[in-house]
Amino acid sequence: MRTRFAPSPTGLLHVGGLRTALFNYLIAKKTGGTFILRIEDTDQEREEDGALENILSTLNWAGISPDEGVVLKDGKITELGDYGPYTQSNRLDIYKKYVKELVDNGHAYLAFDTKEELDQMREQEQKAGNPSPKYDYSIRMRMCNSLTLSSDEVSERLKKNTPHVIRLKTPEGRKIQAQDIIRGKVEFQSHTIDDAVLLKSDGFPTYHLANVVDDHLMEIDLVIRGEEWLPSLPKHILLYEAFGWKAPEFAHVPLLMNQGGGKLSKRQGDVSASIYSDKGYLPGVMINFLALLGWNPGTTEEIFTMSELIEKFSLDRIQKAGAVFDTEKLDWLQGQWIRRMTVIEFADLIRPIVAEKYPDANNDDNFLSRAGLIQERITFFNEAPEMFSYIYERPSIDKKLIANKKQKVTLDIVPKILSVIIEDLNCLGGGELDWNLENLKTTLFALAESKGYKNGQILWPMRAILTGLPYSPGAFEVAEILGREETLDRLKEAQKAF
RNA sequence: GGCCCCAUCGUCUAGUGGUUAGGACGCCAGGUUUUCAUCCUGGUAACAGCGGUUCGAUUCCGCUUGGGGCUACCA
Repeated sequence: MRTRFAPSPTGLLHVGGLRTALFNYLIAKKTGGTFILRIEDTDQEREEDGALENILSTLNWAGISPDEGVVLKDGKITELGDYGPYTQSNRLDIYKKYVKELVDNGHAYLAFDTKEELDQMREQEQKAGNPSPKYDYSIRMRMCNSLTLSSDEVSERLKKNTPHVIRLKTPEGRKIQAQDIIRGKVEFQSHTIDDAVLLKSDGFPTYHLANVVDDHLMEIDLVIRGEEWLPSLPKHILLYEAFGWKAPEFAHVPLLMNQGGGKLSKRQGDVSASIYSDKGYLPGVMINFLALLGWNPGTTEEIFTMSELIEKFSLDRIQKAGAVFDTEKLDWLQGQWIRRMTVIEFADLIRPIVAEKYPDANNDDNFLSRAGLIQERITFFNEAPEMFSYIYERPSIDKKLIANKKQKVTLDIVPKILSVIIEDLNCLGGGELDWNLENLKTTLFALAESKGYKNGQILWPMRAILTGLPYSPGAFEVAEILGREETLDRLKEAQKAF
């Protein structure tokens, strides 16, 4: 199947847009087809600098690379494929040619009304009791267009370059039926549809025209787009009919919503997909999360890689109702993904981040085992440097931290505890017993038992002194990682402070 | 207002004409003989309402309510 994602470069790529792109991508890949990226830059006023770059780089980050259309190649924006150009502003002649065809065969007409005249008409209609005035079959006969003007008057105006638009001539009294893969049959009455502008006075097409012409010319089989397009579906159906073209299949996916309800919008949080890459979420996590918003595999499985999604995704398991974009589960997913990595993958990812703060990490031969200790403890990679702090830097002695009510550690017993710990640890690593996790455990548990301390009374202060952190891997792990000499040094140093 | 779409725990969702309405996130409690995290166990919590159809509806139909979208020479 040939599917497409067709964003407008009017801002940063929205998470909802990313999800739509994902669904299109998954279907293309599942069917061994082609995923196309087309740029719908037909609104010159709303276009924003950098938006196109953001769309492409975000898709690229997410692992959704277009097979055709506007693509990123060696960091440069270029076009690929035989159906180009894929940027609508470069297709203006095409739209003009096709819209002329519509005018010639009577499915469209020229309209010369000014903005003021349109406003005036709407106002008058409302006063007259028409609650929803639109440029429709009854009103168009009172307006200034090629249906009401004589052909001489029309050519006169054209000669004078009078600004005008081209409108679709919506047929009267028609029932317009369409099939939506997600919603089934949807039906509209033609009298509720106004004569949509197809070509604007600046010569640019509107979405309605450009979208239909391009989907046809680019041989798109299936259009997956947001539900906000459902109300304009009849216009598109009418256009396909007017051209005599076979319409593609449609799937209008439910919208992503704000926590408080309403279409997900900027005002209420982070809706730009690139914010999530900036925050350190893994691209796979974002994809996994977005796929599960409005779709489920029918099993209780929840962790999916892109290739698993390609295998399992199907349109018939997409929800009809909108889904609240609630990122609590996103954090959980990130944790799950981190825990499912191999230690090597994990270490490779965090090493550069840790090294930014602690350059020693770059030549740390034990980095892998050290990374392993925090793999289950972090959700975001930017938490890593702090968790490595005690390894590359000796922490200062923090008596407030060392004293711990719950562990029954009071400052007055710390010196005694320290001296017995040091005494016993001295016997490790030098002689027959190696300095390793197992022996550290045996020794320290035996110590607690023989001297009548609770485990926590030995281990809490030891860990607090060694790391200077409220939370960290356990005392044994830390002592093993630091090594005999460093561990004993730190403990002796602490002794002096008491 | 008009047109269109939708409706199961707080959130994401499974589900069937007869189920103790299932799972996940979150939250709470307990456990994993030191903290934190992980992990494990348990708990909390839902079929919007009203009418039909039916022996029986959360499920099918209708209405109401509620939510959402669209209603531009924006997409």
